[in-house]
Amino acid sequence: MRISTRGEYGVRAMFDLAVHYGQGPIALKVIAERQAISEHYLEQLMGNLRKAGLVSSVRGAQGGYQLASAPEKIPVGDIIRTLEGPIAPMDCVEEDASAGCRQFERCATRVLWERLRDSMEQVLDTTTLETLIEEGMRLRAKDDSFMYHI
Amino acid sequence: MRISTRGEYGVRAMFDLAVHYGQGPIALKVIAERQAISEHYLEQLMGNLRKAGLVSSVRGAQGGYQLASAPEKIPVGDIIRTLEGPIAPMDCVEEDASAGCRQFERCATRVLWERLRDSMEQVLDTTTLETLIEEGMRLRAKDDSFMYHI
DNA sequence: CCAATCCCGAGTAAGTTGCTAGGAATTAAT
DNA sequence: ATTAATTCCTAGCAACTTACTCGGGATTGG
Repeated sequence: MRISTRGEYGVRAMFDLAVHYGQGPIALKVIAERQAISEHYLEQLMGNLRKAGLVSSVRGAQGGYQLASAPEKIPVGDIIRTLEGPIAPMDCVEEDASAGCRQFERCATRVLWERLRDSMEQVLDTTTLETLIEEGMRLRAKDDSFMYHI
Repeated sequence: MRISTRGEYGVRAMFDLAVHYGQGPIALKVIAERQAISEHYLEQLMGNLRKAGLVSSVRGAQGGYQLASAPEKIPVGDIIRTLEGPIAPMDCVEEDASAGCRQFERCATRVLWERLRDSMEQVLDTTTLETLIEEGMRLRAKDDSFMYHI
């Protein structure tokens, strides 16, 4: 039941872009350094996020990445779905649901996995990048050594 | 963010034992057949569940496994923790928390993972095997072809 | 032009998953 | 006492996933 580094790094990188939202494109190299993530690896993740329409990129010198929309418009769930696949503890309760389980509506444990999925989605879809920034500020207020990276 | 077959099979097997609670030990072979799970593989899972004190076993002919306590005393969370490890979307928010993240209290995204963990635990710890049986009965009422296995 | 930067596909070592194989120990039934 | 049924234990393994690295091509500001 772990999120892999794809989701973790993705959220961290997007949070970084959110903190610097409106300041023009930010080079991959900068994000990777600030967040202590392998540059080449992050590149792949950013490629996926771009294809999913969550970030836009500017090529060439002085280029980089920026959020495709404002931080309050980007739920963490969108990032996770892009990099980790559907949010579901089990294949049989994916949203499109087509996959597999022949017992379908009649399975007793299925109800459990549906509830688990719903509670996970509730958290991830109601938390936006803006939410994370606000909460980061609150942490910062309590502790001045607060850091945005890691 | 998937639960592996360990957790899935474990819950199914425990549900099976719950349905037959109070009827004496049930042979692994029977559970495995009813739930369509590889016998040898399930054996390993049952070994873990026994060591964790969730089931008791009777060796020798006519032996088998039974729940160590009543279905309403066994939350699904206990089964999952035994077979899948701590319920936490990220290492840094495991309950004992010792592991790793040096930024600890100051990390903005950490709050997110904590909330996700809490919502997952809430579902898994408030759902017991008895809950699953009750919900199974409700499904059965609607659809007479309801099956306990799978 | 050229340096910075994004874009893309291939390769890969280490770890995880979902089993299988084989046999030792225990016990009820005969 | 023997046998058959059953749990217990360890080892092995093929396929898959993860978390990268490598090498180069395409694009663009200065």
